[in-house]
This record gives sequence, structure tokens and C-alpha cells, in this order.
Amino acid sequence: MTALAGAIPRMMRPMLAQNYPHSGFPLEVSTPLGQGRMNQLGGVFINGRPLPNHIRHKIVEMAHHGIRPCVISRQLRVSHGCVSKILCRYQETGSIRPGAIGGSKPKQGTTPDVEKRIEEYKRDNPVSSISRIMRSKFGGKGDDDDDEDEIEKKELEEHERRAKHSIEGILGDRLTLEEDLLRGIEVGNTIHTIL
DNA sequence: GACGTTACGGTTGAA
DNA sequence: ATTTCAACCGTAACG
Repeated sequence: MTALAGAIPRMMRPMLAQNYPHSGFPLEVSTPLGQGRMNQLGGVFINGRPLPNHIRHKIVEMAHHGIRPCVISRQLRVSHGCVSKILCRYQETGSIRPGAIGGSKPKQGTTPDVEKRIEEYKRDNPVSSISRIMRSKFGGKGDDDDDEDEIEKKELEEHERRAKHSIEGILGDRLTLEEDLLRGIEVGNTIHTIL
């Protein structure tokens, strides 16, 4: 309730119902894994959740083929803001994956006190044990992430090689977008659950 | 028309 | 087990 009457914030205008049904709420779409919504381009998304991985893949893949962001946006039915964001992130990090959602601040504060404690532990335990403890406490995911990035890159390269043969490869994907989306949401959630 | 940016409402997960 | 809260999400809209 930050919007005060009379003083409409810069980025917030009353949303026109236009292509939304009655409620003034984006069309709801039930997926096997819960509630999705439909954006203005007809694409399905889950508010607050990242787009499915295969869509993200497709975005960077198409961009890699020189397809303009605005076309990608329309073809995949993803808002151009989102396409822009994903592409920017990919350029910066080399990863198509969303950032880590949730959790508390990383306990990175290597205060002198913490350093002292580590020194003490090192003295009393073999270094390998320290590493193991540190890994089980904090790391855990680090190695997996690297592996996944590797898999991700290989997947992308392979996909590109196949798609390179014809633009139909890309356009053909569009025909099954709805299916893909639904499947993607499902797979995405499953992966998320596993992780 | 294309696209960078950002308010918003939402979800998540460690503490 | 439950709550808190700062991180992130994608959309919609402005510029």
C-alpha cells in the first residue's frame, strides 16, 4: 500500500484490464505443478519464480544466433525486461541460471575472531579435516555448481550445433511452446525440489 | 519500435 | 515448528 491517492509513483500506473479477464488479474493458468499466470504476450509464468531453465536456454541460444531481443521476447512470450535481464546476466556471469533466492546473508564476515578460531582448529586438526568440515558446513554446493555449469555449457553448445542447421529448428520449438512451458515448470520444480 | 531501467507483488530459505 | 527478512524473481510500464 505505498501508492498514495493523487500521487502516483513514477513506475506505477493503474493497470488496464485490457486483455485480462474480469478480476483485473492476469489470466490464471493451472499447471500440473500449481498456479501459473499469463503475461501480456500470452506467456505463462509463475510470479516470484524464475523462468524454466529451457526457456532461459532458448533466450541465450537465440541471442547467440543474432536474433534480436525484441524478437526473442515475442517468440518466447517473455517480457523484454526479462529477456534483457537474462541476457545481461549471461554476459556478465556466463550462466543462464537465476541467482540464489532466499536464505540469509552469507556468513562471510571473516572477523579476526573467526580467523583466530580457524587457526586454532588448524593447529588441532589435520588440514584435510578442516577442509572437509568447511565443505560440509558451507561448501557443499560449490562443486556441484561448477559441474552443473559445465553440463549447462555442453548442453548449450550441443543445442546450438543442432539448431545451426536450420532456423526451423528454432521456430519449430515455438510450436510446442505451451507444452514446453508446462513441462518446464514441472521439471524446474522437480529439479528445485531435488536441489 | 527497441530496449534499459525500475516499482511492484510475489517466493524462497537461512537464521 | 514458526517467524523474520533480505535476497531474488518476472511483469508491466516509463523514458
